[in-house]
Amino acid sequence: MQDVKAPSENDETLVLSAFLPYRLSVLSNTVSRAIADRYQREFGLSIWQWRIMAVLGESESLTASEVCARTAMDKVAVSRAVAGLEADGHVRRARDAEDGRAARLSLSRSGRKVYSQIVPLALAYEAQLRSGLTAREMDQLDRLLAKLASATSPDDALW
Amino acid sequence: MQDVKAPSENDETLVLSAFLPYRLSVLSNTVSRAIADRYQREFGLSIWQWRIMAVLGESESLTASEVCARTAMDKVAVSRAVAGLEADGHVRRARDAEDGRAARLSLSRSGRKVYSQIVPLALAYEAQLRSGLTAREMDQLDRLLAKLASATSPDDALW
DNA sequence: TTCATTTAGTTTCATATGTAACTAAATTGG
DNA sequence: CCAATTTAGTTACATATGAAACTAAATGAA
Repeated sequence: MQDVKAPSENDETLVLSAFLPYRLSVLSNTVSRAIADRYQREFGLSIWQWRIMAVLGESESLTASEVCARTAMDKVAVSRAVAGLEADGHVRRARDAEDGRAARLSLSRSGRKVYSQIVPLALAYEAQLRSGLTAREMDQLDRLLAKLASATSPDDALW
Repeated sequence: MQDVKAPSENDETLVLSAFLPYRLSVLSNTVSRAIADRYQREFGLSIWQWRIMAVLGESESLTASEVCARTAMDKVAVSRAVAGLEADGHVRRARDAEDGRAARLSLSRSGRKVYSQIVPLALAYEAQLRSGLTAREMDQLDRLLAKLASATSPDDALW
């Protein structure tokens, strides 16, 4: 009978390497870093700029607020990233006819071109990331992430 | 027969909200933010400081390099966070007898006290995060995260 | 109307972070 | 033993980020 140390924590101790928030953070940062480096190098885009292009690629046009809502970015980050995208000619800004404060943002021709180049890369990276998983595991992953997300979202003040 | 839109992307299109790197990033940031706010408010600790305390709590003492290896932080971040912890009296620094460049870091009495207060909070938060999951799902999650991590780690230059 | 409040988005400022340069000690080759 | 190189950790600088203040337009109440 051996006195084997448990591989993950029980209620008494905390092992950082097994701690879910830590593992999520390290994983997410590694992934984001890999993507950021490549998009920066090949397209001169930050992660934030790419996120915005991604949602603009899904719609005809969006206001900055709509971009905020769809990218989980705050309005300052959106403002800055859009300024860069506009300067690079990837995004056009048009005054909104109905609301003089808002701007309608859309991909320019050049933006669409970059977008169409990045999408396959992004999907390939995602595929590589999931490549060790069976179809079943991919479904599980999607479900589990959704559950975790819902465990954080509304009211994280209770603990 | 309906023409239902698929909930996640196929090989042609990219839907940001279903894109794994995006979902990981949003989830991880939400979690980290919640933790960071609380530890800052209640203990005056940054996430990085807390991470260091967490690994120091697991050992008698560590050098800064060892802390780097165990926290996935770079040496500059460790240096800065340790400076703060030392200033607050939570961490002691002792010259390493064998290597005059290295410092042996350990939790002070005050550091141990803070540590013992945080650990239950951290575990409670993790429990809340996992609360929607069955025991089986928790195991799956651990396995899936490990697989994803291994899909990123060594050679993310190939895609 | 007209004044007060809200909303969209930008700018400012203070802080955080990453990269590169640096200091000091240890190691290695001769 | 001594110079050259590597390693541990810190400092400096440039950039990124977040919070709060701000501008301008829209809404709402009187």
